[in-house]
Amino acid sequence: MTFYNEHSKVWLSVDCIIFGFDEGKLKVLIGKRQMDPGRGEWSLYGGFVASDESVDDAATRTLYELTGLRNLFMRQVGAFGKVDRDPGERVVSIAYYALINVKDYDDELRLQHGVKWVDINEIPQLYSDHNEMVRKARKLMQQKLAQEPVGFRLLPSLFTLTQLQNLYEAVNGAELDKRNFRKRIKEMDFIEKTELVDKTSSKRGAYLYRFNKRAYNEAPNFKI
Amino acid sequence: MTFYNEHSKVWLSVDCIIFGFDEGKLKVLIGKRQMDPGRGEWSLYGGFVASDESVDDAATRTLYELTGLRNLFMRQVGAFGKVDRDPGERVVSIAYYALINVKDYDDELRLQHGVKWVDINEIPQLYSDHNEMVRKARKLMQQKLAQEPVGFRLLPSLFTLTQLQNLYEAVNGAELDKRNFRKRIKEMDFIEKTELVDKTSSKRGAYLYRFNKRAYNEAPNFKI
DNA sequence: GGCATAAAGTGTTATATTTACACTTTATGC
DNA sequence: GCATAAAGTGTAAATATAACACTTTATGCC
Repeated sequence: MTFYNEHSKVWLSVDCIIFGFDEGKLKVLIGKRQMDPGRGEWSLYGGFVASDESVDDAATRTLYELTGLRNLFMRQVGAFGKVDRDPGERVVSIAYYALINVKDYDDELRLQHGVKWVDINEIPQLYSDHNEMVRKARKLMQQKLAQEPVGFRLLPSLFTLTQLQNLYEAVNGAELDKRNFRKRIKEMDFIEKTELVDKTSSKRGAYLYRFNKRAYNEAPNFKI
Repeated sequence: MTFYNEHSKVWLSVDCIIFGFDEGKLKVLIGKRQMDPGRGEWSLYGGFVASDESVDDAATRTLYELTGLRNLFMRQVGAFGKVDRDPGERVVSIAYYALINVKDYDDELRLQHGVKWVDINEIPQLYSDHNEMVRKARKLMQQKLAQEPVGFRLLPSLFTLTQLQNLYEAVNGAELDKRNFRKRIKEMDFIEKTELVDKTSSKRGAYLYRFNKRAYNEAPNFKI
């Protein structure tokens, strides 16, 4: 078709900012590039968009390749399209962020891909514009976590209130008042107390809670 | 380079959601497509990304082509990448929204391009996924206007408080209390009252205000 | 056995913010 | 001079947010 052929085509890739929460810290998966250009540089994990898949599907596939996990919470960060952002060719990249429970990620698979969890506040210089992608992803993720109860995606399905509070503190980079925090949680009926107790982090033990998605859909009164 | 050539390339376009405020309504510029595929369908204005320009630059250029205006407030909405979104070829589009003062747009140029202002609440079915782009752009624009004083970009440089209130009412789709609104404005020192009076919409006349960007940068305490 | 430890759990008060609400002023046209 | 229509103005109630400290409990250790 002549109309299209007046213009030039580009390669399209996806890059994933994968957030996890571990040891009270918000973390991101990065690895060293195993190919040129940029071999050996720290980088996000990514891949190319194929001709028979949507950009969203390419991101979902890439996430699955890396983590072996499906149905992750994933959102687009945006397109990164500077002419020289890729040192080799013209490649425009669409960044996505995802939230995963660190414990769900098989360590062997992680090592196979040569990626590791790095504290969001200690990210080294990354390949190309990946630091910019991380910054934007972090901002969007913070906004999202303040608006919708997706923080649970970063925790095991059963969690203590202290864990939940630590998560929000790590994400927002600010401490929260324990009593005010728990008051809020009590108002949200979709955060259900179980009879189960976690004793790994205290002698006394702490009740485990779970997020009830159905209850949330009926009364989505979320506010942290 | 072999590495890249294992993958396929795509055409990349930009599409613009251009917001204006007129007659108390929030509006968007749309036109009928003058080329195939989709000739005659209502559509956003767009263009292809060239090999020597960034995606952002392509959007800026496209906006300029259409409006003749530079230095518009513009933000990326995101990438739209379904496989069949373009009926002709594989084209991935990056959407951008922009805010313009309707009065700044030369009517002759507008007619040359065959575009018109349509109430955001009365947008017809658009070509491809353009309705989805408009929805997402609107949401992002609402969020942005609630966080930063960019609403002024939709107004003349001198405006009355009634105009400003009407703008925020149109954007949020909700009425505001006049006294509470004006109380807020008074707290924001970067919204400056002038001695000029507008008498086009009342016999009594209303004082004209202006946005002082410098003052805002010194004390950015914006909150609507 | 009891005591030191360390995290879990629990309410109240002060402060700040938000919302609700109605009349007066003013220039113009008739 | 009076009817009109938009501009302009303050206070009080209600709600939301922020600040704050002690008790409970299971364990490990002496």
